[in-house]
Amino acid sequence: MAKAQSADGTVGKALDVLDQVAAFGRPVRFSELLCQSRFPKATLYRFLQTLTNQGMLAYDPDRQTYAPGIRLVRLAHAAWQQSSLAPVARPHIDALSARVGETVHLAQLDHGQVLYVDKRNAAEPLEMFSDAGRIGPAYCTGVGKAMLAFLEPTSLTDALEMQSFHAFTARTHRDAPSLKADLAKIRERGFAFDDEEHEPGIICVAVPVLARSGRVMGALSVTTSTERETLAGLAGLAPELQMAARAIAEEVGSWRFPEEAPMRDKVGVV
Amino acid sequence: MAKAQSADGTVGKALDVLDQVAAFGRPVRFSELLCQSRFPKATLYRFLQTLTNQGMLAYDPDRQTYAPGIRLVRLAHAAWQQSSLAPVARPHIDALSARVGETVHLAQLDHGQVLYVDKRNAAEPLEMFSDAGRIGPAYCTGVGKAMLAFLEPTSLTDALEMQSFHAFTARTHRDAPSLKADLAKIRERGFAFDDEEHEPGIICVAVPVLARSGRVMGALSVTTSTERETLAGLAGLAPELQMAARAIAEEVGSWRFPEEAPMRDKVGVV
DNA sequence: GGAGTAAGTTCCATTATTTGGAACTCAGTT
DNA sequence: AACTGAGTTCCAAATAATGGAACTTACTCC
Repeated sequence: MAKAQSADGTVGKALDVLDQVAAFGRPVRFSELLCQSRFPKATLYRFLQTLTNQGMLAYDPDRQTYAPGIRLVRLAHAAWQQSSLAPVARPHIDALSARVGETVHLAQLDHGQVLYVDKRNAAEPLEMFSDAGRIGPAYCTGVGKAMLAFLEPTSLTDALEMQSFHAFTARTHRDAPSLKADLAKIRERGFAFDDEEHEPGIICVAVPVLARSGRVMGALSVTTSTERETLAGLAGLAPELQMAARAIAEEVGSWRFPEEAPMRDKVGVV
Repeated sequence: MAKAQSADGTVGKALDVLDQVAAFGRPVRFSELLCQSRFPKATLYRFLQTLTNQGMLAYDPDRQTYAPGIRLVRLAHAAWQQSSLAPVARPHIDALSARVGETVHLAQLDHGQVLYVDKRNAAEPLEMFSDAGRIGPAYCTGVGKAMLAFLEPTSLTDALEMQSFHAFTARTHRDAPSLKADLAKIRERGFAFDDEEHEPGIICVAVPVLARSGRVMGALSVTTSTERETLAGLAGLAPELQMAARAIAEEVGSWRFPEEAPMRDKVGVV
């Protein structure tokens, strides 16, 4: 179970291929995948066939390219809805964003990376999939550090191993010790800053959303720019963020799905 | 290749299980899945393990339930971005929605059902995964009928077999012949209406987005209520919708991804 | 225009994986 | 303390995945 990836049988291998296609960020040809792939031609070919058949990939016959398929969008809808966090958090995020007049993010930790699951911008209308599902680094974002700071030691060790410590700006943490020192401070004060560590001019304050058990469920942040605010100013928003996080955690904890929904989700189907 | 589903090997079976979990619409227990499943206990168990391991499912140890996993959200992000249609269409949808002051939908056809991939509401802020990824019936929605009307005969036959003809309202088509007559009219006039066929009081006008080859890529619609508009009024918007659809198709046709993006999509990763 | 090359596809005996009945564990009952 | 049912593990038999090599297009370059 060492390195997580590609352990489980055929299904795991197929999903690796799916990831590989998704990682390209553009429709990709068979041969491009092949030369990157640990599978021989015939095997890779069969996986692509299967995944395409299943709608997990879409094949463009004109351009002979593969891209992630539409079935994923349908499945992600279900994932988003059923994740106890995102739907419950939404009204709180709306309220928070309206009150502070800045962009609010909700993120979760996935494979040591930050995955944004919702976003609200007070001014501009917001985007759909172009934003939810976006991933970012954990070691240099407010939400990322807020979550890392409250992991139990084992998970933290795992997560730290997955950080790349790319120096986005002059203030980005360059190694684990530097990050760990920051995490200790975050744990103490209860909230995290992003002091232009990911993008110059962009600062943010973030708090973890913690289950009653202490488990990290996600993180909330308010983002702004150095032109509009200072870190000290953002710190003033921390109590409000913490209240929202607690309210969300509370609601998630006591939340139950309407029992026995008899599969009438797929509306007009077979 | 007869019934599409569950044909291909182990991977297909695993994805069936994934679908089954997603279809529940709420976190679900092992035993609930088991009694619905065509797989024996041990087999189903192993699939759930594998999928959970892979992040395609999330297991809640407290409640002992499975739900679609967060990895799907990440993958769907890639799917949405790379689908040539949705990202290209977005500015057109924005413009259209602003001009007509009503809700605009963009949908694609998936397994005979309508899958909404984007939405813009002139007034309210829009929703994220809670909306994109939603599915609906094809035989009684504007976008659905607009797409069905322009399928080639074989695909249409396939798609018609997948319609359930549930009578949502008094005006819903109850069978294939009735729907086919409507489709013929739609093909002739070039756009479709939804005349309270899905929900009472809700009407819409829709046009297909057709590739140069004639292939159906998706559909665009403007939705409103009988209180605000009439079908005749909506018909007046058809030319505008058609222009937008043509513009989108044009752009998709000539669209190329920035070549050779060297995998630096996954930002701070291993 | 015909030989050469590279990409994509199919074949099939070998090999490794999946399969599922049955036995086991562990809580919560009676 | 015995019972029940959900969840988990085991292992020999059955099945599906594997990948080297041969084949088919579709271009390209003499």
